Amino acid sequence: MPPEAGPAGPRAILIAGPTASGKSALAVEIACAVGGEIVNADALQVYDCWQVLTARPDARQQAEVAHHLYGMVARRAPWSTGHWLRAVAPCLTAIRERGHHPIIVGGTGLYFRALIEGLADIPAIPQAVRQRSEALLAEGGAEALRSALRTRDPATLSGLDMDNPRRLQRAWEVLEATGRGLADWQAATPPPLLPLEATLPLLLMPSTDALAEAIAARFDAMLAAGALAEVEAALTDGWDPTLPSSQALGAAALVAHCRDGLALSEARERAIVATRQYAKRQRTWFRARMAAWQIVAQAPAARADLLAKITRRLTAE
RNA sequence: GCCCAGGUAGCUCAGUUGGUAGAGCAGCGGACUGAAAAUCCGCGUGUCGGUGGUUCGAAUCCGCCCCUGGGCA
Repeated sequence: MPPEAGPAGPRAILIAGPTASGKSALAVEIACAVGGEIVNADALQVYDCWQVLTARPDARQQAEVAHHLYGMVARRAPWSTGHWLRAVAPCLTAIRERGHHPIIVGGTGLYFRALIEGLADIPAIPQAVRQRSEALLAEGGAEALRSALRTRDPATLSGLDMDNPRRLQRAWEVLEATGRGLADWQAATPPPLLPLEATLPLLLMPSTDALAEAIAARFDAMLAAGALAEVEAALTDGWDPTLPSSQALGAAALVAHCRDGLALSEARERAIVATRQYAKRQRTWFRARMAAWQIVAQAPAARADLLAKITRRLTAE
C-alpha cells in the first residue's frame, strides 16, 4: 500500500464544483464504480427544510448509494463550518471501517479548506456575544468594530478585510468570547483531518455559458418538483430571513412571490440571477485554491475514461 | 400614406446653451480559517439607428433614409 493512502483505510475522493455542475451525479457514478459512500460538503444541503430548493439527492438516489450529512440539520439550529467538520470525522471513520471509499462532494469551498488544511480550534460563540456584535454594528457601523479591534487586537485587524462587517464581527466575537485574538487562534490551527495528498481531488468546471443554461433549467425543474410548496411550508413555520437556512438561493425570491405577490416570472429571474452570481463566486474560489485538483472533462467519453482510471488506481491501492 | 413620440452599454434610461458620453441592474475580475448558497473589494464593456450636411468641433443643429410604439386615415 503506497504511503499516501495512509493507515486510515480506503482513499477519500473529493468532488468540488459550482452549483449545477453535476457533482451529485458524478459522485453516484464513482460510488457505484469503486464502492463508495457519499458525504455532503454543501452548507445548505444539510438543512431538513430544503430538499427541492437545494437540489439535495432524493430518496431514490440515496437508496442507490449511502449518503451522509444531508438534510439532518433543523431549520433554526446553529450550524457552521466547525459543526460540519466535527460531523465529518466520525463519518469518514465509519465509512472506511465498512471498507468503502468516502466521496466528499459539495460546493462550499470553505468546508473543503477546513477539511484539507485544518480549522482553528475555537470554541462556539455564545448567542449573547453575537447579539452584542450585532448591536455594535447596528449602532456604530463597521467603524465601531474596527476601532474596538484597533486597540484590543491589532494583529487580527491588520490581516482583515476592514470593509467586511462579517469578518470584523467574527474577529470581535472571538476576542470577546475567548479573550484571545482570532489571528492567534488561527496560528495554532491543528493539522487537517484529511490532507489533500491523501485524497483524490476532482473539480468540475463547466463553461460559464453551459452552467448558466444548466442553472436556469434546474430552477425550472425545481419549480416543477415543488419548490413553492417547500417555501410555503417554511412560511407557515415562520419565516426568518436572517437564519442561515434562509440563505438558500431562490428562497427569498419565492417568499416574495408567495407572501408579497411578486410575479412568479420575476421571482424566477431573481433566483436564477442569484444562482449565477453564486456560481461565479465559487469559480473564483476554485480557480484560486484548487489549482492542484484534477479537472473533470464534461464529454461522456472522457467521463467513462476517468471512471476507468479512478477504478484502476483505487483498486491498485 | 399622413401626424406625433422614440432609436445612446446586454437591459431600463440620463445627457445642461454643440467640446468624441454616465447611472441603476446585468456582466466581468478579485478577496475570504466557524453565518460561506454568507460577506466584502475592484472594473464601463459604446460605430450615441444609418447617411449626407452645417461647424475648428455634432449624441446634441439641418436634410434624407431605416426601425419601433401610438394616433389619424
